[in-house]
Amino acid sequence: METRYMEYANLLKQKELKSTPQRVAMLGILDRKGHADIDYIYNEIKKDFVSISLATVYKNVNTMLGAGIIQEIKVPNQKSKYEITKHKHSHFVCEKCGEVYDIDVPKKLDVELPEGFEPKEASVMIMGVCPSCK
Amino acid sequence: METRYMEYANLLKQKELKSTPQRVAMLGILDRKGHADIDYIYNEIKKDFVSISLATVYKNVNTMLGAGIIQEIKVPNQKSKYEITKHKHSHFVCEKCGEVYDIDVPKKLDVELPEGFEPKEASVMIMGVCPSCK
DNA sequence: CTCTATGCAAAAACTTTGCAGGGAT
DNA sequence: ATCCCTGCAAAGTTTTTGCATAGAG
Repeated sequence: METRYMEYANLLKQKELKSTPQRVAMLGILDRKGHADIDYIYNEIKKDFVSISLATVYKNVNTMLGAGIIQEIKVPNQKSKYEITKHKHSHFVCEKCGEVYDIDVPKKLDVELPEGFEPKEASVMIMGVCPSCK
Repeated sequence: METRYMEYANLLKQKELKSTPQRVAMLGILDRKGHADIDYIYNEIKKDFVSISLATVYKNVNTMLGAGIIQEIKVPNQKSKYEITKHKHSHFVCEKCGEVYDIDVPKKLDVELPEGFEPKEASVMIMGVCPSCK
């Protein structure tokens, strides 16, 4: 849909990055899939950009990571996945199919840190079995 | 110390793995350092086993991971680190120096999962600044 | 028009594999 | 004696880089 296209374009421009069709397509793929690894993005985008280079996908992932437009999720037993940066949330990872699901962080988790540790960010990851795999 | 050496040897035997000097040394390095990546292990162990192969380090890491003797910690912005498997705990990662610290999980964190999701394991990672970097 | 992004190819970085000899049980 | 482990070299994977051309602002 056109609206979405504009959203991605503006998102890029806000971060002082050029809005290219390839980047917009990558964001579209991430938005639709939720969480995707490099190979997924590459295979999807090839459907529309037949001659796109894997190097371009890597470069854009790194560029958009640097700009904070997307984020990396390091998942146990699989390659890193990427998602569009959104409000703070946690992840549920299915240990059967590898799918990643967003879950809401319930509340500030009260962790007792030793003296001198200054927390900035907390992330919770829950491993388990998802509905489709049960 | 001999005691430690025996511990590692027994640990390996319990898991039906052969106790070799290289493996024992790797466990010693992990025990002393707490959390180390492949390169750290390799560089440390080379001090005692001058001709050890990087391939052996990889093989042993994978073997001991498979046996559950050690665990992989996927850290943001750096290579995976490994630690000897111990009681359940969480990690604090310093975003300045990259050091990983063990912290105690305070209590069962009550996360509300949607219908059909079956949680098995939860892990908490806190990013921030450690005492030495402040 | 200027400067960044793309595509391609090559290089670098990282990890695994195959095999012969050595070592643990 | 058997079978696993080690070290070496080679192969496989994954990611980055350099450069010429194309494209965005």
